[in-house]
Amino acid sequence: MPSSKKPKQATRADVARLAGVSESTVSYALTGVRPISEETRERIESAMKELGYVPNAMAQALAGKRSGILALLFPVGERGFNETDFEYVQAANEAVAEDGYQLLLWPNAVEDIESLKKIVNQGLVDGVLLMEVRSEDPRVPVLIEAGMPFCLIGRTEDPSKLTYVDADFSQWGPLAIRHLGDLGHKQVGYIGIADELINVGYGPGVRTETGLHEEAGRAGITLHPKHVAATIRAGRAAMEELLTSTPPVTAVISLNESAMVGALEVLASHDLSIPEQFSVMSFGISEIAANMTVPSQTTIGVEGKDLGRMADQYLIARLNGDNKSVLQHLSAPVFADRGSTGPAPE
Amino acid sequence: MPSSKKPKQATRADVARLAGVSESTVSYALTGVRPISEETRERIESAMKELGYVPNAMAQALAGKRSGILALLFPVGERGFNETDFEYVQAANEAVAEDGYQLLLWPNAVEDIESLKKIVNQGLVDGVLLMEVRSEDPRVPVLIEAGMPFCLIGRTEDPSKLTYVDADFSQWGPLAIRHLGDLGHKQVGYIGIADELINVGYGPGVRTETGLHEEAGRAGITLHPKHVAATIRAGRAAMEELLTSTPPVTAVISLNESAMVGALEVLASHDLSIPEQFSVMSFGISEIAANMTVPSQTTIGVEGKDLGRMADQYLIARLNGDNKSVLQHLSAPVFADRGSTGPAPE
DNA sequence: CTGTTAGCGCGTTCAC
DNA sequence: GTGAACGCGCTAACAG
Repeated sequence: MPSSKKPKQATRADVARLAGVSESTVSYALTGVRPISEETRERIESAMKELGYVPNAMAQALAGKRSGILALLFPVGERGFNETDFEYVQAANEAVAEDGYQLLLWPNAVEDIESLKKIVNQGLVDGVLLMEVRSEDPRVPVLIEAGMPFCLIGRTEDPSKLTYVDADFSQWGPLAIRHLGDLGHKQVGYIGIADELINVGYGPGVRTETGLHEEAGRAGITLHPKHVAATIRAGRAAMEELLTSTPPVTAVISLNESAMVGALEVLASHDLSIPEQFSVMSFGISEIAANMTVPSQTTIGVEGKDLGRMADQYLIARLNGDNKSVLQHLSAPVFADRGSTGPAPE
Repeated sequence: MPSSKKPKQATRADVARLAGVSESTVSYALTGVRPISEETRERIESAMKELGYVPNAMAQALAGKRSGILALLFPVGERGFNETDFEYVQAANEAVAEDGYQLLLWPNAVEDIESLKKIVNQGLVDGVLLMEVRSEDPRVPVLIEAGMPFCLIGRTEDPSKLTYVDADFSQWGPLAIRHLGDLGHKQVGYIGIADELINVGYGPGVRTETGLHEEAGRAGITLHPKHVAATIRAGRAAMEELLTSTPPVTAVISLNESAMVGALEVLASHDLSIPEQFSVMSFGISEIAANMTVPSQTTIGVEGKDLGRMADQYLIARLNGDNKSVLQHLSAPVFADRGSTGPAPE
């Protein structure tokens, strides 16, 4: 019967005693920083096994310079957080583990910079990955001042001096417009995010929309933009409005996952079959979300796994002392045709 | 211009020097374990402010007994993880913060017990919260052996000696059956999770289904169970089959979010209007998910916030030395009527 | 190849 | 009311 009292974990001293060597030799056997004879190494290793020795993370971090822990600032409150975000987390976690680090997820809000200050000055983590990056992100100056290495997943307004990975939103619009243009569409609806978000400079919204307008202009396509809240109801209303325009809109693009659900609902209630009579496509939604609706949606988005993985690599590079090279990456858009777009009707 | 070199964080010694007191006095001013004169306390506090002093977490944990960090074992790979899970995380995070702890999310897989062993023996965290609990969860014995306080969000096969919070799945089925029974339904379809999950004793699946069958028996309702993979395609097939049964099924209950999407698709293609000609309801899906489909779904589920919050309270109680009281909680089901059920058609 | 020693920053016991 | 001193477990010079 297992005792329920906290068993004192074996320390380096215990291992040294059992193996009949000095404490530092145990350390060196562990880190391999110094040559150890085959024989003593084996004695030490069996001693460690026998005692179930695990180095104390705190002591290790206190004495050495690194804790082996990376934090992922992952504000969960925000706008609900979607599945795509989660791909970053998984990918980052895997990559970090492969590099011998532990990943801590810090769910604090973006605004909670007091906590952040404490956190980064506590000496708990070696580096930080940021998600939900804002145009003017208050966390960035805190990190810089603390001398804490970090990598953004996203971008600030002016990220020229920062380390980041992000989707190349500027390409999304042109890609979509060209696709629909090739299919003969001339009047295209756009269901975007709420005006407030655009006004505060929410990067993905602004950058995507800019590219959309530019390419539409070039292609001679009329864009009908609707900025609505991320709700089904708002999406319904937007779609109803779009259907009243003349000349008639024959396709719609969305950057608003929830609103699109409402839009599809309206299209169905008007007996407009997709893609024969109407084309739809969405930006930046996960494969799961794209297949969740009826019908499945053709999408343009980003490969989340790549981003998480690359963010980790960049951060590790900084930790390894690379302070000069420019580490910035924009991930190319991924087009996934799920059959929700077709030739423009007559 | 901010230097990019790592500024050495102020230590207790720095504060002591600036305030003109001894180091231990600084500590006592911080912990309040010992009476400090108003005057020196102020000198110390202003010194801390001036230096931006933050106690080093590592040193604190090394010297003291506690790190002030709780870990949430949160396997992300699993079955994709859904929004409901995320409510736990948010709630747990808030609660933990209020109690003065930091929450670490550990995304390691359930099977990865080697990492877990290291983690819990590293002395990094004071206690652990577990999600995605299995019937025979390999993490539990590891935690017990390590003497690490923990609280399950979920249950094992025999949780009698453990600390846990969970949804009371046994009530879900009866609640649903009674609701549909009151509406006059006699033939009810059930779209459950894959057989493999049931066979390995996946708690929510097993417990929910047991209650479902029992109450159906009592109420004289015939249940038509389909255990299918969590895919839209599988849901379509299941629904098509259900529609061929005689006497005809007039309602369907789902514990399979993805499959339900396919099922709704089939109902729409058969021009069966909901709730007039057919009733549907789902177990355990988030409000967002329930409103994402067309039509929105009536659901029976759990209040995720309560669970996360309570799990934290239980764990803190254990940390504070409460080792005798039984800390176990089953959360009552929440019924949310979104209009997708109606009287059974003639 | 291996042992000795000095910190890392802070909790805490023991003195005044 | 305040200081001094030791130790937590480990890394990293410094000595052989």
